[in-house]
Amino acid sequence: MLKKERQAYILHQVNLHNKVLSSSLCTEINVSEDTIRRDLQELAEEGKVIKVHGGALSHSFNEVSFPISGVYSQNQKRLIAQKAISQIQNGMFILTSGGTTIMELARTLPPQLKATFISGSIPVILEYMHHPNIEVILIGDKISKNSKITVGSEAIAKIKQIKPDLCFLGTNAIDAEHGITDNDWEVVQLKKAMIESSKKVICLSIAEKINTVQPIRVCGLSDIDMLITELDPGNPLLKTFVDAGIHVL
Amino acid sequence: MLKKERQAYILHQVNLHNKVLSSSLCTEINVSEDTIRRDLQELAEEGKVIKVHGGALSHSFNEVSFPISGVYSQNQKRLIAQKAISQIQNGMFILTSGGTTIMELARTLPPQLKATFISGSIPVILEYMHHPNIEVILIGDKISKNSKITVGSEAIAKIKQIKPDLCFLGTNAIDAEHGITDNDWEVVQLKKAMIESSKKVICLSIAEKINTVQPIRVCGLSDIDMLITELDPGNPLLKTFVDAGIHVL
DNA sequence: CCGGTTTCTGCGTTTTTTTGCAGGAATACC
DNA sequence: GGTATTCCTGCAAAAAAACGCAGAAACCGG
Repeated sequence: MLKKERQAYILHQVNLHNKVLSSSLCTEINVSEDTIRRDLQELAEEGKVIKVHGGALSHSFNEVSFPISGVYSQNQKRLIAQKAISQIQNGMFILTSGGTTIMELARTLPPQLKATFISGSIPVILEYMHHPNIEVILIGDKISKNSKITVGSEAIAKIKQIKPDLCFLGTNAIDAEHGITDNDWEVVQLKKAMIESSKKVICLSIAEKINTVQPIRVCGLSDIDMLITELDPGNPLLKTFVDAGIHVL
Repeated sequence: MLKKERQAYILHQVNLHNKVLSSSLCTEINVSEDTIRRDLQELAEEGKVIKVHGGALSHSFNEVSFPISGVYSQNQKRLIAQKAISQIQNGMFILTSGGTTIMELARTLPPQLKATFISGSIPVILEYMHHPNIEVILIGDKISKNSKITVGSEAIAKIKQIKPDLCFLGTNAIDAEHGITDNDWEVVQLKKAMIESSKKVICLSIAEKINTVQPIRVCGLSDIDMLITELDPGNPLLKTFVDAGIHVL
């Protein structure tokens, strides 16, 4: 096999699978590992692959894992935020959890909107406070420094006292079988109370979190009224949720 | 699995869920915990994640701070804060109001101090949250955007339920004849409740505010246990307060 | 066709990287 | 204050890379 031919094959494999292992290549092409290494080195010098210990990666692979500025997947989250805002009407009482998706929602709220927002998340509350026309109700209790949210029985009791029109829930993981799950016990308690109190529960989730599971269960799909993702509602990934009777936006 | 690949996966998980546990990662990827730790360490050195005991956090969600540029009379306030800190002992429950003097106090707290701080002021709470060893209890209710503090009957009711060891009161105006006065009706209601609940009330005030009066009365001098200013306790300006039986520091 | 040169390839050795493990130290949690 | 994780350090084994070298193939000018 010619050298050029070999390198073309390697390049093809890299672009196809986003990664190659020197060990597997040398058995595939039946050459020594040194030869593969030399080929990878040449291709790396030409900038066609990224050489790493044990093989090589495609260039696109590395771009994905470099979130350059600010919030991860900000564009998707902004799209979700805009869809969510379409559900808000003037005068509503809206309960929200914490998380970066909700942050994006808070930042995106139109200035003329008049509504009352309730939350226990400090970063989210800060965003709400910047808005000219919305009332902000803060749920008080002990602050969890990790999640920057108030947690505890007082907070839960307070949530149970209110009956908001909407509840926006930022999700950590949602799955057709296991419903919404999370990894922080205290946060889960809060979310349960929020779901119970609210007339309508809207779940915000980026597509990546769909069909992922975390250790602690928040609620089943039947407790959710609406699911908002950055995807088109007709996307096959969302079919199970539509079938479960959830309004997908 | 390649090392880069693994790190990309970890980074992905961190950005997706805002946090990861070393223990769960090592079972997911099937490598030893040491490897995960080393990966997290590398990623942390590159500034891509924030390494913490037991795992790592996303960088994006973790920066909450209030712009506090150009605080008025910061040096005097720092002196006041240091005097105030001398009154704090480990394990105390401490209720504080809002205001820039209290902010300075919050910022000056020694890192090893273990105590519980209670407040309804958002900027002050943010400062408390940065401290490693103090518990933070947030008083919830409607947020006043002007004073960035929670106000209302719920907040007052909550204050009345607690019995803190100390109450640090940032003052707007204090006068030998009229006692403490303020200009925000809602804030005054809160401060009244705070004074009533607390075993010991310590009033922090820069000298400029001494012998000034605001429209709404908070309390008389007899309700105050201690007054802290940046002045020497023997200063003639403070004599009337000493005469009134207040411990001046 | 032929000798000389260059390029390519494979092999053995050395060096580096990576990974897991054991212990003691540090830290968090109760 | 005591227990249980978690962390760090050094170390050793395995994998991979780098290096030098030699044989083989290709190339080239005469």
